[in-house]
Amino acid sequence: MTKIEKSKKIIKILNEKFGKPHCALNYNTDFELLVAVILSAQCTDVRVNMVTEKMFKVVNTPEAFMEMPLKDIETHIKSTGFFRNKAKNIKMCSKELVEKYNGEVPSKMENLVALPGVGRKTANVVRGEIWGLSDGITVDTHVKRLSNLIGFVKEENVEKIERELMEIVPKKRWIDFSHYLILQGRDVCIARRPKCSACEINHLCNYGRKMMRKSSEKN
DNA sequence: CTCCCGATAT
DNA sequence: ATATCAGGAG
Repeated sequence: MTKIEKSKKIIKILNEKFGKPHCALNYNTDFELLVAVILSAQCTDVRVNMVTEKMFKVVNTPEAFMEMPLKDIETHIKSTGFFRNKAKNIKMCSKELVEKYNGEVPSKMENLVALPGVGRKTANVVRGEIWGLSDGITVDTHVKRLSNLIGFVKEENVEKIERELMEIVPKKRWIDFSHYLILQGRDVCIARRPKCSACEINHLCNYGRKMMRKSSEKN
């Protein structure tokens, strides 16, 4: 079976399991989503939602964030980790949005990744979630891990992984594909201990097949 | 490549 | 104690 066929089968199975996926980060505006995704670096979505729920009641516009003392932003977001970098990035990012984009979140990839604290992963999430756009595939820690375990790639560099996946996954499914691997990664294929025996796609996964053979040999 | 970094599960 | 969490910048 080719990797392309395999990706289609996996998408079909996970589509039946998860349905039409949506972003797990809570937000009410484009700008709130951008801030939430910046905060989600090396942090669970659950934690980000706890922080943003309180913070967005106080500040939720680029105009407000650019005027807010750095210390106050830090206090709000401290529990998400990397809080000094993130606070600085959110403040500078807000300033650029106001000065260059009339306070709006730009939709062009090149404009998004030029913003402080915004890389390809964040840009892909925002573009896919808000406008349904996909120049690329969101490669976060889960997509990276599962793509290697399944056997789509043998690679640690996220930009190389993204380019290779773009050759394997049908373009119309790029957005859903990332959501599905992320959901499966949180729920079943957990980094610490993947639950291969409970995995719906273990027969399509190199690591899963290996684990299932091992467990059947013991019986 | 290193640094940033708190909360949680194991 | 240690690995991990929707990464990005220098």
